[in-house]
Amino acid sequence: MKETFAQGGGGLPAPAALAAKVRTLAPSMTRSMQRVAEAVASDPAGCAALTVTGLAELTGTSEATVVRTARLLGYPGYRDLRLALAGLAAQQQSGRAPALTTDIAVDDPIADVVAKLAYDEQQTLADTAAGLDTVQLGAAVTALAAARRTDVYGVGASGLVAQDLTQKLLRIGLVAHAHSDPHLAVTNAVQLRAGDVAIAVTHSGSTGDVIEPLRVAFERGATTVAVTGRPDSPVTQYADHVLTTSTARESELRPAAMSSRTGQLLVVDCLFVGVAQRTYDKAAPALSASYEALAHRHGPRGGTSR
Amino acid sequence: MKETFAQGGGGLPAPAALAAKVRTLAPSMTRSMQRVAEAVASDPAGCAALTVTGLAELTGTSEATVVRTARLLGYPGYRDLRLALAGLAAQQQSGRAPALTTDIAVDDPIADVVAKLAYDEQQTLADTAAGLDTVQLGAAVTALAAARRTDVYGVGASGLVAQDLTQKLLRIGLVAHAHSDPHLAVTNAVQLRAGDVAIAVTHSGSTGDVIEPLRVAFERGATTVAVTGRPDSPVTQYADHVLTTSTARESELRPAAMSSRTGQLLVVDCLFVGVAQRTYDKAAPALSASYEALAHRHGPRGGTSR
DNA sequence: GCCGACTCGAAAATATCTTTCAGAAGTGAC
DNA sequence: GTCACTTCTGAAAGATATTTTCGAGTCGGC
Repeated sequence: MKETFAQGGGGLPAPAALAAKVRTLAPSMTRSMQRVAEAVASDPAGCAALTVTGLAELTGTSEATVVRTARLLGYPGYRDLRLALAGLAAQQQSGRAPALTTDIAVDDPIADVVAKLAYDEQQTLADTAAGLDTVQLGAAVTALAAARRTDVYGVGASGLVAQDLTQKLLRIGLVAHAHSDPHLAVTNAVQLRAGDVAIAVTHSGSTGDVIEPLRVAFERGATTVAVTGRPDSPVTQYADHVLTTSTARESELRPAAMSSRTGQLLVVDCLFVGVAQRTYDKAAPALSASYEALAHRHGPRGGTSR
Repeated sequence: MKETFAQGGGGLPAPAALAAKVRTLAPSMTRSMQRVAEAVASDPAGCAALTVTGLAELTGTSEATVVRTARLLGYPGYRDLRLALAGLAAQQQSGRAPALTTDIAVDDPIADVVAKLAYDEQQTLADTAAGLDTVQLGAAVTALAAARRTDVYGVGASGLVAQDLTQKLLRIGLVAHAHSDPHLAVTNAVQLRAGDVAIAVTHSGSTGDVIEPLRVAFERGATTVAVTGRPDSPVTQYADHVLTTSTARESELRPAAMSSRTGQLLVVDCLFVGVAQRTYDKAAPALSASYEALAHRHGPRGGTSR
């Protein structure tokens, strides 16, 4: 058994250098071998899908010749050449990725839509993570962990983010409420006092329905946090801690509500994990408890399913 | 002789999607198969250099198990898995950073938490995008665009995703409802008929409260769609189209509910954009209309804030 | 025109992959 | 706890693919 991966002097053939090798060695090849080499160089992906016999037929040669060519290119046999070919194909494939920067067009095929959306959301995550002020985040976490109760405000798409945060906090035993009704939000905000936490989620930072309850909470002495894409927007006036989310560029087919959500959720997750860490002794049992409670609702079948 | 390279229908899994598939399918694998899958995922390059027998020995299993695993991952046999592995290895080699694969610990500083969470969610996005069946997605979009009405089911964290989708669809003039109350969901599902669409969102695919309404809708002749992380779970029995989301590995401080959400939302966004494309003439005015309507609610201050 | 070296492919030999089948291990019912 | 049942697993047989062997064909030199 060797199946070595020695890389010393002449070593194992480089994956990318294959095209070069073909050109270099072509002159010293016999006619049949050249045909094989050419096929391999011109369509790595296609050839990777072929067996020895297939490639032999394609090039009008024999299996023996294919193997000989593989040897000449520096591989122990055709099998290894084929693997290298697959690698090369994959590289070429992924190489032509950067067409993603374009905006989503009305006539984009569905596969492009998926790729572009995924790419954009990844970008948003990276940007948000990079731009997040960990000091502010830490302060917000500290406040949350110690809070008597927490209110979260958000309307529209941000309302769902608010609910997501609330669900999570409840899950680790905190007292949290999400409000998307502006009136109720204000009504409840009046109840807050020092030691409580109020969180406003709004992408624009200018959503009156969310600013108002935060203002009330702020004036009541609660610790206030704003999760917004605009660090200079009105909502920050009443926020003790501002957590900034980044946004991908928007467009007609990709409204702000869509791209902002991704960043907001990352922030929310960070808050959650941060709090869970600080209150680990309480959080850990609570987490497993809620997990177990749910297990019953998951189908008659056991965990592994079928 | 076929050795096909058809890519149309279910197609061969792309090398990039492999890591995603492993994570997605791992839970439904048997112990031995999981060992193989793990070996494959953790060292693609190394495994690509091994024969069936070699990999079987390495993982302490048999050749049969290795082949079975390859099949489960969507390849005709080990040979093809091996080729994909070689491709993946090449991509990793040339491509971007391997990663901070560590799990989140209780004593991680907050900055690490942010970085790890962001990385994991990016990973989930990439995996989901890579593993998403665009044919199924396209079919779902077509059904949605033509639907008389659409019902979306989801409870818990997935309920928020269901609401998110509903909000978006409403915004472009479709008739959509989200149901998180299981009773109401079933009650409403009875109203559905051919030409309507029912969508179930559930990570585990085993959530009875969500399966039940989908079953009813299915039996009523509606077009049914499942958004799930388990392509072999009970929910898919009643789904005309299955959209699979990938999940990052989970842990105590990062429950499944958290990581699944990211992938689900990507799928939802894709559905939305897809439908918006198909119904562009109606959707475009509806989008700007709802945008304008919102502008009024953005603070007493002008649109641009501050 | 004959010789020798080289090229090439058919078919045998080997390695690798796939399938089958029966025992092992786990699961649920009673 | 025990039994019946299903599911999982690996050994070995069977099928493919790859490598080697070997002799026929080709070309250039003398």
